[in-house]
Amino acid sequence: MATLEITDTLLFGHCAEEGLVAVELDRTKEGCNEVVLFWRRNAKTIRTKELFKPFILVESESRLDGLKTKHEICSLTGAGRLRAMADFDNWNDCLKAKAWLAKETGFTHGAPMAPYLFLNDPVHQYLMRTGRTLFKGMHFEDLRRLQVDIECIVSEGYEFCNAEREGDRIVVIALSDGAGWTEIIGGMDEKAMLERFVAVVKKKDPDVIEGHNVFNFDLPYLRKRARLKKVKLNLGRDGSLIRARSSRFNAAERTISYERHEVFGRHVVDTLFLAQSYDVSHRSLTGLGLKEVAIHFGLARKGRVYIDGSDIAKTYKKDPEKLLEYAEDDVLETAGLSAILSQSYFIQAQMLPYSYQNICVRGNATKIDSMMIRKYLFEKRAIPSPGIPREFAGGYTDMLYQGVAENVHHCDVRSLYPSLMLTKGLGPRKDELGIFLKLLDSLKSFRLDARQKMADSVTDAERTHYNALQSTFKVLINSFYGYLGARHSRFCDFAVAEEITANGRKLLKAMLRWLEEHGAQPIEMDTDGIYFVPPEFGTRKAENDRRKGGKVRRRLVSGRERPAESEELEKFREEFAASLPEGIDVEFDGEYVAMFSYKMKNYALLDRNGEMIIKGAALKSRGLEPFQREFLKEMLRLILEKKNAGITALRDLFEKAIRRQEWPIQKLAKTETLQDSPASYAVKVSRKKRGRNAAYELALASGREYRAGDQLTYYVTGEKKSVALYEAAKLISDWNPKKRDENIAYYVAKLDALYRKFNDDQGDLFADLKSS
DNA sequence: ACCTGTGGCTGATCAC
DNA sequence: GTGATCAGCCAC
Repeated sequence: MATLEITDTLLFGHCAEEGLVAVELDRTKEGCNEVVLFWRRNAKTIRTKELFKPFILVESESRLDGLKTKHEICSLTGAGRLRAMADFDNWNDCLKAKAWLAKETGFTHGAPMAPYLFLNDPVHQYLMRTGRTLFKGMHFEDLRRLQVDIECIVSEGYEFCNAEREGDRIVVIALSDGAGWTEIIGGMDEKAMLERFVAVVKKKDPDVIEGHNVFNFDLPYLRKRARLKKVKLNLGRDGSLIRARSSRFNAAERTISYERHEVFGRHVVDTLFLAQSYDVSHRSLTGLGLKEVAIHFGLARKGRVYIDGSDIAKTYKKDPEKLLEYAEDDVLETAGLSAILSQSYFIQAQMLPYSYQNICVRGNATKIDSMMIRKYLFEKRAIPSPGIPREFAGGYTDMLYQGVAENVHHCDVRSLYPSLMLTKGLGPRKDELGIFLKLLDSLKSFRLDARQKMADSVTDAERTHYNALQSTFKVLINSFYGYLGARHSRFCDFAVAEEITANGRKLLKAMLRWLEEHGAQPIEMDTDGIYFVPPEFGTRKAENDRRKGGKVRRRLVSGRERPAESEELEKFREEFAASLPEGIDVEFDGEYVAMFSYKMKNYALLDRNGEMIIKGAALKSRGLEPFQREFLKEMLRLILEKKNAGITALRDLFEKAIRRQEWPIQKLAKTETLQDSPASYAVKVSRKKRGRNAAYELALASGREYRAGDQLTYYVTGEKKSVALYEAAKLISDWNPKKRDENIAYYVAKLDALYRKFNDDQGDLFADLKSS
């Protein structure tokens, strides 16, 4: 199987040397003037050392006048704000200079308008300047991976694990290598288990340590128990201890506080983060727990579906063997999950000047930034500052018809923003080398190539490889527009970002007009795609309409398709495609038996196989209780299948279940993610910066440490249907099935409100055209 | 210390 | 009660 063509230095860096698996700053040396490089050679890991020259970019050579720390300065050409680069002998000197600059200029190094640029990560600096990247010439299988999963028991009478508590302990440490090997450490003294764990890590010598929620659970727990049992977790390739520090991970609107763990010479990857990132683009996961994600990817093994802390203790007491099996299932699922989700990051690591661990937690705009800066520094060119951020208009969204329509087609513009950028030459004006669009163009060609190779693939392994390649490129390609509008991108350009969206809006409106003028009825559109009912082909009325070229108001609920239609439909599509500008490709990527258009960005589709697709926060948000989601789903199906009469019966069925308390509480419970830490919530509430919220109040009252990104599941108690949630909410873990106390009136009222939202007094479901 | 963007819908709280 | 505001989630 072919690996990447690495001749494109813009994408892969200017050094083609193969087999690098890790880079670390050597902190044992005085001043830290060397890096340690780990290489894969003939299936062995070897290490080399190199001198390391860190740098800081500044406005001008005179900016460092007065700095006592030894440095060499050279100028960079071009109009960018940072026109000089200072080299230092070692990392400590570089840190001193950074501190001096912060004091002198009054800007911390992260500030966008700071008159200097210091890259905080020595490995990033090293890779940036040398043009090296990790994993070149390697296959994913060449990477040595080790999955970890631990099981703990909770002391009697407690709900949650607490590594500091005497009665709590680790009972299983499950390990696997993703290639069939496993070792399940259990059935022995905890200290012996921890020692065995360290020994296995040394023996297997992995490049990557993986696990689901390892950062916030397994690794902190292991560290605490190791400290208690006086075992050294010296997992580093130089024998150093695993280290931790607080950090944050972002995936779209989600921010997760976590304990970042570092192991010298290795990478630590949390599949929970990979799942979070996956969910941002796919929105298809029911939850983010290992089991739920494993089920989604068809990896779930026999094991349990769910056990909480006290169940583990019980299982352990009754049947310790069972727990070993559970743990093995978990670690194997983690291995499978990682094999699916981390391929793309492996490929990115071959391109970008970041450690693999960082590739897995960094955002896409930052990654594009690193490619831009790498090339500019290589060409000894000045680097611009981001400039003052401003808002700009985005995509065009509208809904022209509310209600049920039949025979709905979808079209969308293939890669709308990237296409506009390339065809109209819309790149950042600060980019004097013009590499932004070149990068985009290269990525596009690489992707087309990978897609072709995927289509030509003979084996599954080949197909998987090329699919990973093409999807990686796709993700990066789609980030280029976002990069332009991102406040922290060195080459951001809000005016150009605005021009791109303005062109997009214009194009979508032109498409809309064409569809209307040719007898189609547009229903809903968003940024780059339109749902519409095609014209009724073959009828005299449609012919007339088309000849007149005028607007047609037609019945959306039409008769069956005629066989002769396909030819006309084909012609219609060709003419539509031909009406678009050069370089803009329209794709007809969906035909549906019925569509229920509810509100902008909110609709349901029914395809020929009876499959339903639901979109929109109003129809499928995780913020809704499961029973509401279920009711919506079943109601939407009735609506799409024109069985509206059944909705009232459905409502009654649900109401009965609530009143008779037939469901497990999970169905009524709501899961919320804390975006903030409970402490900072409390501060905001006390300063009246925000109102009270049930999830945070429960977090504060629980006595357990919660942090931003943690989820809580709660239900509502009480008698009256209107209650203050922040007072009436109760954690699901406190639910007692023998003494049910859910607020029946509240839940019935919720169901009723939902029912009425879609069924007005007349009982017709938005059957009229909303506007034209 | 970390960070791609805009647009839209909804429920909960709170001031009026 | 009503409107404003915010947080959370989602589409693209």
